[in-house]
Amino acid sequence: MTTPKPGHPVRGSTTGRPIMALLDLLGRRWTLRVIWELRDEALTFRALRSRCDDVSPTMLNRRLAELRDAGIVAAEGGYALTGPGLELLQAILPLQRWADDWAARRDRPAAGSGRAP
Amino acid sequence: MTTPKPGHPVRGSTTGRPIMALLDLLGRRWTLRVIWELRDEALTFRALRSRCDDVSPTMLNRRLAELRDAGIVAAEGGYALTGPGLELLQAILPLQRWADDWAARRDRPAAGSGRAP
DNA sequence: AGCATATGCTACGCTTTATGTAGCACGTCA
DNA sequence: TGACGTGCTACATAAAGCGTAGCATATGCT
Repeated sequence: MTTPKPGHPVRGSTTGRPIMALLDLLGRRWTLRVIWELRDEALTFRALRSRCDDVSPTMLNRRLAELRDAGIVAAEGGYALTGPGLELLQAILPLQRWADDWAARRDRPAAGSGRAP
Repeated sequence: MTTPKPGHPVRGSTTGRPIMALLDLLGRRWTLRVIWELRDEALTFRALRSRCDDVSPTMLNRRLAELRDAGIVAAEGGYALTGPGLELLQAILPLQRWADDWAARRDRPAAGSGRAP
């Protein structure tokens, strides 16, 4: 499969709008996870694989190729986020907070954040 | 397929950590896109479908079920983001800016943000 | 009433994507 | 030499996604 690129049609959008290319890229399995696992250190292929619950090397390699292609990840003595990759990470980090709130909300529901009936 | 939930094992992680459930949920095709398309107005099923480049109704319905299940989307006279859904959107909105920078970077590469050769 | 149109949604057959296991070629260090 | 770790690929199987068709209900019009 091809790596989504801004300025080109992608799966689900022919406009070439950059955001569509990005949503296509991030909406692939393991992509978000890989970025997440690289959040605070470079990892070798196998270390990364084990952090990602032993994803098949086929997939990991494909995702890494896409992420390198997009300039999000670099492979210089292990895999690490690039400058732009770190910027992208900034948008992903708050998800942890949201997820924790999500879990709390499920434990004691209907507590303010839900919609009124 | 089942909707990922915090506190339960999900695809690619058995720990039940909320962030893993969220990354599983968002890493499915069309999920990010649906949230994105609902960013500033409620849409009917068919309107949403047409915004998503005529995604198959099978998929849209499945994703909507997952998003409703997760409390991100509500279906009251069309589909719309809930309170938590809007909070989640806040993490996704900056992606547009990132994507635009991405596109600009590709137009004139090696301009500071790339890695040095 | 009769008819057109719009809605949300499901069935079903086919294609694309992901998974799991095995293993290769290379490098390092004893 | 041989035991290990590395990044990566092949290939068969399973899962997810896709496209088209169409149903049941609701609303509005004449």
